[in-house]
Amino acid sequence: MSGVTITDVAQRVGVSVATVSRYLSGFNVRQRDEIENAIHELNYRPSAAARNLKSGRTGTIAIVVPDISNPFFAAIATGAETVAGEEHMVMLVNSGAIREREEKILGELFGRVDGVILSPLQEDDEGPSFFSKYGLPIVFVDRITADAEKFDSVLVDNVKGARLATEHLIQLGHQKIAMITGPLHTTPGRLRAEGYTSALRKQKIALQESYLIESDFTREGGYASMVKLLEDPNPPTAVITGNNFMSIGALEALKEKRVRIPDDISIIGFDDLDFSTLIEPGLTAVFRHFEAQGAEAMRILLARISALATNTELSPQHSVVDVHLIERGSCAPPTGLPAQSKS
Amino acid sequence: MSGVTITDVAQRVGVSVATVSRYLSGFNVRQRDEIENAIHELNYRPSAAARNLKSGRTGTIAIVVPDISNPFFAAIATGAETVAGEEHMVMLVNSGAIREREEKILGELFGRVDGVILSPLQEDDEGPSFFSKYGLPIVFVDRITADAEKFDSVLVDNVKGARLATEHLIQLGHQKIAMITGPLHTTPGRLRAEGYTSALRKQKIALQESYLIESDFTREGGYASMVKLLEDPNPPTAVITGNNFMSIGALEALKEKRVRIPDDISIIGFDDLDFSTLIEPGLTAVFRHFEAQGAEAMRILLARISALATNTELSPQHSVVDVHLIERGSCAPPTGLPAQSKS
DNA sequence: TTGTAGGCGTTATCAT
DNA sequence: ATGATAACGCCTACAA
Repeated sequence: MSGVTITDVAQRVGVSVATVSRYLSGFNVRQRDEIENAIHELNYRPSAAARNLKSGRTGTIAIVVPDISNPFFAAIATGAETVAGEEHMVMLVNSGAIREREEKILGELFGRVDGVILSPLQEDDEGPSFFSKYGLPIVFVDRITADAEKFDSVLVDNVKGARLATEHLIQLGHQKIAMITGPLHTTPGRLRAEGYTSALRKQKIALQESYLIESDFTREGGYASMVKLLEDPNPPTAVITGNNFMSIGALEALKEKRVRIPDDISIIGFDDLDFSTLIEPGLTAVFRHFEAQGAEAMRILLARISALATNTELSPQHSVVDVHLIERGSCAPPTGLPAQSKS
Repeated sequence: MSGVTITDVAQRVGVSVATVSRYLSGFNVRQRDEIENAIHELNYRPSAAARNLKSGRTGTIAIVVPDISNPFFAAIATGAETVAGEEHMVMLVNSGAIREREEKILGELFGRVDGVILSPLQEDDEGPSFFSKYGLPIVFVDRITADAEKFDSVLVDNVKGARLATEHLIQLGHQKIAMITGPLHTTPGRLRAEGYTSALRKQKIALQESYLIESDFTREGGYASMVKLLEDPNPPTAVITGNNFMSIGALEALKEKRVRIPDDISIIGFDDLDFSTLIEPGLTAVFRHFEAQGAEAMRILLARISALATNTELSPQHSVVDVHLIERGSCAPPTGLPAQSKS
């Protein structure tokens, strides 16, 4: 630390620390100019740590996400920032999809932030929600834990999104529809798979085991999954990818294998790609407003914080963000893959 | 806050706070089991604020960047994380390219972090570097301030990158080469323009004013700049875009105006796009290793922190990351734009 | 308006 | 091994 404290400033000017403190808080003080000078000359900066300790408030909100490099999570943060206002600084922390790290981070955050917006790594983990009992307001976003009904949350309508995609393909005439979803122990992984299977069921299309692939939300996972589907003895005529990264990976695989879109295979991505306009054909996608989700989470968190401060009762908020399908050029009626195009 | 403190735990067990504190620090204590139980039952969590205040250490590093949604800066953060180790939690804060926010953030960070990795908004601003005199170690990354020679920094070889791009185009036979760069008050904006002009100079190609466009590192800026170039009465046959977002915008403009790449115009991007493989033709680009830059910055910062702790002298480190050109399909010898293709 | 002093939750020093 | 206690830097009654 700097070493220079409020006491140094006070001594320099010849007043008490209280006076300096008052000046800092905007009160009217006789020697305000002298104090200001002293502060500049000494390079004095109030210690946030000491302030936090004294006030109990930190003016900071942390957003903890599994993958900081995913534009979706970055957008959550920027959305949250728009709502945070002057009172709160928001900082983004990466759990890197490692559970021990998430746990450690939450622990270290305690006493450092006024609240947390969290995208928990696993549904079957009480750690994060338990954490809120430690007195720290927490809002789940994009993902929840099993006991999340007792906590605030903002989810997207995953089931509807996957269903929209599936039904769109069915309406085009597809019967052999595959889905590359994320880990089933995550909320979006599970619910998107659910939307897919429920749509098939409703249309009386039997679910083929090999068409539902549980991957990992990464580009590499999307690539590998798509390769696997292409190698299927009875390959699908359409594929739904469970998130943006997996869409990219899947598209890479298709390009590499020279499978034409949508002639040979149709594809729909869950989540739009921000360069959709640059690829040919454009990717039909399930769209949700990223920033809106972050903004909503922050709104709920701030409400929760002030409820806590004023000791007001406030039942858990469960916000669900709507989705819709954006049609571009990546879907067409099925014509069948060139049989066994693999060597 | 939780309200439950170390005192509560101590009372519950019937020991002194000192004993509980010792247990927390890993010392051997007689009633360790009882203490552990009490901690669990009471949901006790040590307050980071109090610890910070007492120890002067926070175990936290902040990375402050102008645009959290730019994959480059996200990569800086993940790169830094790989080096941070167990001792330090890293958090990302978005200045949003707003100077007042950057200033406020730096102020609030004081006393909350052990060091800062910063991408400052403007070169002509002493605020950030001055900040380090407040006692907080700071490492500049990607951008520096005017007085930065006195501080640690990690830059990419911007001049070389822009020169490589320019020379590549010249070698292909281009004479009418344009550059869309970022704000000239930022380091990359300025130096990339410099590399471009110096390469032209060396090859005795006169710089045409209208070919050097100062834009703003955004997609919209890239788009608008490219449109402007296309509308030039004497349009360029090749364009270099100054960052990833502007590349996307420029490509959008070209696609929209049906200008063919590389037949009608050649284009090189500064910074690779992570979906380069998906667009046709692939974008020739100046490549630099994002994560390596973040990792290097963290390495230097940690060294600085420990030098400060041990009172060791350590002269400012200036690390420059190398770049190279990745050739894909977006460049070809000039054939001239279809004259005045604009309506 | 100003100063004094107690306390925020922890850790570290000193005895015991 | 344990307890009492003094800091850490700041804020805020309470007094003056």
